[in-house]
Amino acid sequence: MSDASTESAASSRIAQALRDDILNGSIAPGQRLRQEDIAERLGGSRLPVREALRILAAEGLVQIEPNKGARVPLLDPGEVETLYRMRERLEPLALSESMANLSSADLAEISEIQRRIEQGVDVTEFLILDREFHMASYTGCSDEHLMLSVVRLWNSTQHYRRAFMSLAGSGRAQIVNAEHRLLMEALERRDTEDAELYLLGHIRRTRKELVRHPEIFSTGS
Amino acid sequence: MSDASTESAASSRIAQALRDDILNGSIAPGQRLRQEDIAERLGGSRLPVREALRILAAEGLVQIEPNKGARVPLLDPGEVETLYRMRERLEPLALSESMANLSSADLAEISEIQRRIEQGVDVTEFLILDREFHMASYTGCSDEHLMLSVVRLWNSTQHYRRAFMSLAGSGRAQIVNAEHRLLMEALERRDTEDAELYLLGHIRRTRKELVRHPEIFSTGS
DNA sequence: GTGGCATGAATTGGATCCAATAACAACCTA
DNA sequence: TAGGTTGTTATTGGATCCAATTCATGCCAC
Repeated sequence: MSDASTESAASSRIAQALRDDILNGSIAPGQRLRQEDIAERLGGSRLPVREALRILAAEGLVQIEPNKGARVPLLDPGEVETLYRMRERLEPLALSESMANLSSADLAEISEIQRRIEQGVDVTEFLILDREFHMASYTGCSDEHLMLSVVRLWNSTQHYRRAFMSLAGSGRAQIVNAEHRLLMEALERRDTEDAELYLLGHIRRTRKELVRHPEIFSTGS
Repeated sequence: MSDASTESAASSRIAQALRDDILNGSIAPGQRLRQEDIAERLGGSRLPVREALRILAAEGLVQIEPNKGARVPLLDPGEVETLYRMRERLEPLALSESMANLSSADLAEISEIQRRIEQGVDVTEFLILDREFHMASYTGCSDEHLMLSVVRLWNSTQHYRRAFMSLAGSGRAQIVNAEHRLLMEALERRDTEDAELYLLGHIRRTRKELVRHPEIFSTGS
């Protein structure tokens, strides 16, 4: 997670704090981010806050409008669907680039994460572990550009994934576990082709479920 | 080009000037960008320069290191190859999203651009027109995230495309023209499947040619 | 002569102050 | 009473100044 954008101190620290707040839902889509408030809340002046907002804008976590400030993007169903279609194309590539470099320790790590998911977890925990599961499978992909794009896609869709999980509950847990297990098994067989296919199916099915629940996109505020 | 990152004035203006300089090769990969120099050269203080550098960093045109400043990324062959693999996956998606919204006027525009390419142009002109050709084919894609990613990929690889064209000369022009014509014909037939396939082949062939010329990546300075 | 260390200059990061733009509200007019 | 207009306030954008970090140069010791 600590990529090249690890700034010296204030900018990076503020960006990280805001990133956490946005990803865990403390700051909802559509909500405005006033520079002075953030500066006061997290310490420092408005300048590093501005830099932090730029960093987050680059990650797709906020959008900056000329003289109107920054706000967390509020996406419509079509945008989220396209983001998922992008995931369907890019993540199998990341997985294929990762495959050759995955050590048995990495595979064990992935397996351990999946074990914890199957132990039964609440929504918040599932979101964290599911993300860890997939990111762990991309550990072997050393390309920064590709991984940055993948992280961007996860960041931009995080809120809608949580909204979906919150209403769908754990009913879909069995399907996800089955897909994860198929993916893991392909990874252990070192079968890139199968792994890509399972991953594609996993993301595509999620996309189709998401677009069937437009109520996720109604502004909760 | 005037996307949501159209800042009020100084930041946007400086970013645009730097973007042009980087894309047309005036600023080479590896070259360092000192804030004070830019501020002095383009007018304004160092602050909007810092913002501009953040904007460009988001587009992949510069990379910012903590206390060392900004520089134009110097990519190795492996990175460029991965960027092209990303293009192979994302641009057919952009094309498919665009297809349904392409008007006959758009098709005429594309055809006109290709006509100018075939009239015979120098390397600089070809790079501009080739980019216009592909971007015109994505006109119907209204998704900002997807198009931003596509533009990022083009930006990041622009220098190496120019380096390749400069040494390969116009010998490959016939192949490119044939590929472009096949793509255009598929677009006119409204055949998304064929169009995606031709585009994939076009990008993939270019990637393979690029990686066969490692001399492109030797630091020219 | 070479390696390490310290001191200097150069450059980036941050804070405060001022200007410009936009949102908001109250008021006036039709 | 409704709509437009104008004035005020709040928030963002930009400039200047100061601190911290880094890089380079030169010196000294071995």
